[in-house]
Amino acid sequence: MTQDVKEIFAGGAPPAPAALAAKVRTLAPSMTRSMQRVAEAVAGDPAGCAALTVTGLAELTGTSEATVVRTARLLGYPGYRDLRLALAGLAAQQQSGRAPAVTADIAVDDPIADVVAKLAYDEQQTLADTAAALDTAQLGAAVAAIAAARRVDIYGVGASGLVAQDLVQKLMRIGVMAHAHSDPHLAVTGAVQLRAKDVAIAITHSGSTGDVIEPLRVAFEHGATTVAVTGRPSGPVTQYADHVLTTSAARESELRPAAMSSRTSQLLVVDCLFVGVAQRTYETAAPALSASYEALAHRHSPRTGR
Amino acid sequence: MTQDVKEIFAGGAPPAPAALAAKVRTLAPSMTRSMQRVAEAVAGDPAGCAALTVTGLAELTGTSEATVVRTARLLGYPGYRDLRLALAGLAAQQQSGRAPAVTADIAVDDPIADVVAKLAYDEQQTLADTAAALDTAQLGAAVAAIAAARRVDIYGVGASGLVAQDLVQKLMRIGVMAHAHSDPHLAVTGAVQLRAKDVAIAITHSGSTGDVIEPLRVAFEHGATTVAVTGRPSGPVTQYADHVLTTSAARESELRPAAMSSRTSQLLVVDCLFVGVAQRTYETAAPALSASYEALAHRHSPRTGR
DNA sequence: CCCCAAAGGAAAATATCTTTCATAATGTGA
DNA sequence: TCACATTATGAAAGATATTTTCCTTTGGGG
Repeated sequence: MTQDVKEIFAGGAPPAPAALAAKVRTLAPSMTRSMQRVAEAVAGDPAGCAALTVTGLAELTGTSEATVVRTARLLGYPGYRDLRLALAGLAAQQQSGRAPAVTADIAVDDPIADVVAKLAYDEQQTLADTAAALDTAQLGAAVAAIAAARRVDIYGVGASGLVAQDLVQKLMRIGVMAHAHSDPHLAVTGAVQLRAKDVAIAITHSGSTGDVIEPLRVAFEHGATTVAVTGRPSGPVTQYADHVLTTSAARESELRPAAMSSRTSQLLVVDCLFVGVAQRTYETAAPALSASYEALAHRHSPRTGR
Repeated sequence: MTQDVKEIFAGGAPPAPAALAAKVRTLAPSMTRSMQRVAEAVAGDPAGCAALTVTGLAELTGTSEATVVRTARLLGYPGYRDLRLALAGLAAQQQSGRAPAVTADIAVDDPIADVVAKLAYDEQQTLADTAAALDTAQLGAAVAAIAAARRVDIYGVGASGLVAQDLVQKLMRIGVMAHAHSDPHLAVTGAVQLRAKDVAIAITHSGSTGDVIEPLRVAFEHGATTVAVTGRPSGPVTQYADHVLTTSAARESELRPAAMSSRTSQLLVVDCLFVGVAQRTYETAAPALSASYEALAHRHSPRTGR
């Protein structure tokens, strides 16, 4: 027990219990081929892998012990031994629990009802993965920075641009000066004016969208606190990010574009940021919140009561 | 290998999964004092012991490694390693049995980790509700109309405006001429030009947003097929809607504004529309889809392969 | 009081995990 | 296209953990 406590406090990142499949999905893109093979085996058959030794798993996946250990590390465990323990736990859980739901891909001839069910399931999965993989320390730091900020600039293009706007809408409502930029030139122009105590947030699934990285770099170099919301924690964008918030994306396919689950994931992160900031600035945020709450309630349901 | 052989000769008993506590009680009488201490520790705190190494457990119980191994054997495992694995499984089971407890409302002083869990849970709930309540007949009709449309106009303001834009981004990608309007005047101007075979979609959670209803009315009166995506299927907006798609919203509160879950719900509906249309227009949509899929894949992960 | 047998532990032997380092594969820029 | 830089990978050395061996201790009978 003592060890547990010490480890948690010392390591900072406690190893995941059942959020393993989530981590695999989240981190798979940033893995090398060999490591992906290992991760796949592990996610596919936790019980089977738990019975294997490093050497066994290495042979099974056609890799080396070193690669297995590297994969375990990437998944957040100190080494293979601990991954194996988590695997045993996972196996026990899913044996006692229910069978994993069907996760078939969406086909061209799926009836519409199936499409609804599959999309809903996928997005739920994405949410669970994101929540499990989100680093609350980083999130807390980002929240603190935003709450104390004089001004917040947010960069995002394409689908991420909409997420950026969503965050702006929310922050504005609680009195935080936030601006969304989708035009890279204007974004850089704005970034130049940022200083310490200002915050810049880049939202990019790929982590390598130049139009978004550039303004973040400028903001970073001007001393602003920078935050990256990305699905690739090892991507270029994190180079200029003080705090990295990792979004996860379920596997994608032709009829299920990446934009879909990455958007869901990004929105959850953004919501967390918002609620976090609202908590921190509750004194000032509360009036604004209830005001819009009241306004909406009054406008939308004048007679149905609640 | 040596282990296997011995195991087989020893009795062939497969290691116990969760019936560990029972085994301890059963076998305790036939144990020596030191072994009882070990068994006790193991049964008392599976999670804690799973984190310990043989040496650790030996020290904790004031015994030696050899005794720990002997105890493990007596409990039916080939060695301590396997006992430890079973322990990890047991711990995971116990933990998963514990209540989720995330159904509570978000409080001002909730730690950030709780916020994440609660938000994720809520949004998952919203998705499930929406999927369950969605009328697939209406959805199918809306999809058919969009797939056959010459042009699609989408109205939404505030948070719903972002959802409208999201749908536009997606539809554009598969070659559907879609436009989002957040300016009510321009929306009406555009609506005037719509005729039969065109589609107008209004997105409003409240179902009573005048700025969105007005253009939908105009479109309706000009003979366009009209769709309403709303959380109030009895609200004013449905008056002018040929097809109504109902979104659901989980309960809201001060720190959890309605915009959050309604947005999640709306996005799911919008995703379903998109996938439905993509299916129907697969011949023309497929090239566009794979093109953007490829483009993204190439641009974002030049080396991670598949 | 001495001897025996069971219990328990120290340390050697073995298996397992981790790290290091050299090599191969891959992308990059001229 | 080729040389170069970078990264990924596996073989083997090194470190830990587990198991076994064997010896010491303890607690009763003769």
